[in-house]
Amino acid sequence: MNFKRPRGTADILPEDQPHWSHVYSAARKVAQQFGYQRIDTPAFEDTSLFQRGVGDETDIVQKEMYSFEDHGGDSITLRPEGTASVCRAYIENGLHNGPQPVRVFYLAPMFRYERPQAGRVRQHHQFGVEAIGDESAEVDAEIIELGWKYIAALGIKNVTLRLNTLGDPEGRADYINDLDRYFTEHADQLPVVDRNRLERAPLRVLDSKAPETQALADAAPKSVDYVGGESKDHWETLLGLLDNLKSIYPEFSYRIDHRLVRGLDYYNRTVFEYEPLDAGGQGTLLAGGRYDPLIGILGGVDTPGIGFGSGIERMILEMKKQELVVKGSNGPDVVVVALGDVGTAAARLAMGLRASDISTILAPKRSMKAQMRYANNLGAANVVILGDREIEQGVVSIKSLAEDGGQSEVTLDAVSIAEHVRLNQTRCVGNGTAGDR
RNA sequence: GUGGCCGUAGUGUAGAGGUAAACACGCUAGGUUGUGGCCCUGGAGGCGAGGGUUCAAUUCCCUCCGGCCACCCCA
Repeated sequence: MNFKRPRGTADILPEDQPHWSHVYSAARKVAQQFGYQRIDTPAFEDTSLFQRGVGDETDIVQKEMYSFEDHGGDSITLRPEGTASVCRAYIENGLHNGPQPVRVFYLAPMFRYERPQAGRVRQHHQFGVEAIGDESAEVDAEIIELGWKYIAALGIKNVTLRLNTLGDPEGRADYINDLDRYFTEHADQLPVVDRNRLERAPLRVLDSKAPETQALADAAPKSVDYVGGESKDHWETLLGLLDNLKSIYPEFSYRIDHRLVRGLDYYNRTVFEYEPLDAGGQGTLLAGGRYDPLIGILGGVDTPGIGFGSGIERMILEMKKQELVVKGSNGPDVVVVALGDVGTAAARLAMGLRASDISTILAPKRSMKAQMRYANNLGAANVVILGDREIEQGVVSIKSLAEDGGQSEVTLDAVSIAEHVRLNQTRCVGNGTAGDR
């Protein structure tokens, strides 16, 4: 019986790594550009953190968390998302004592017990950002801008922003009442799933996938109409800033979607999602929102916050779908080919070259032809050939594997060889032939 | 969690109730004496797992596992 990886997990093989590094470096670069600093929190937390943060009732807690009891009898949960942990860290480490808002980002695996599909796995990875300690609409716009820059940095096109405002808890009660009444009046037109949803989470009926519900939802009361006062100013300021963003990036577009909601109580005001224009089922690339009540719920002093999370697997899927080319990794500068019985001289030479910062691989002990082929298949820039003859004469043969590569002899001495290899490289770069290496 | 489609070497595909399961790419070894890519010739490697029907199953049936799709949910 062979071992298999657990359901919904993936091996990220060397051939996939270029995509991952591309995404990671874009994320770090964009975060840095906006002044967000990295934070890492544990992969698991007390179960109660997520129960509080997410709400006991939901399916999330009921069936989607990886929870278990550890040897000490504590209930532990593999983190299903990043926000709760970051907020816990903010409270626990007294981050409110520094300049506010605290701007942080994370790149981390998340765990959810789900039925897998493409872009939906049990262990997935997220890039997320949080800005905690500032309730102004400018920060909302900043987060949305950051998300935009991130997607753009990946080269992904044809993405649009959907957004909505959920108002504040006070106004929301009225809204949910009216919404509830509206759908209850039309309950006979709702499919069974949505009638159940109506009882559990009226807001969720809005983003139902059933066509008959969608028609109803379009005419349902809109949360925007229930926001007033500061919340309304906040919303209008945000829209103004987004218009400005649009004037800077012509590709940027947004659409107010009255049916965009969140199932969790702690979200308020701004909610948003980026998705491809031709989005199918698992389409959302990045989703975020404001969660001003959360830190209070978690036991901290009331502190506003906003952030987003974005699944890296989905981004890579989308990049592949859009046929974006990501450069693969380069081969080594040198493969050392050893001929005949040269003892350990070849291995010593490889060490010496690495000591001189030349990336070097020692070819496996095979025929010369096989070693050459090996070097070629690795995409090596040069081979350094070392045999009895070379040792006798105190030289090595260096051959460039470029199309029109030549061969020359250099003193058998790591430093001289390293120098020669570097010269070769600069010459190639000068020619522009190795610009993509 | 519900319903559906699917599961043949590393990858992509072909195949038939019955002796050696095919092809391409990839991997590997050679094509004489120390030179890669192209070409030629070899080699390794497989019917997801378990059970059942049958004289005989990779092929039919069941269960499980896994993938994909839709739903539930989606922090």
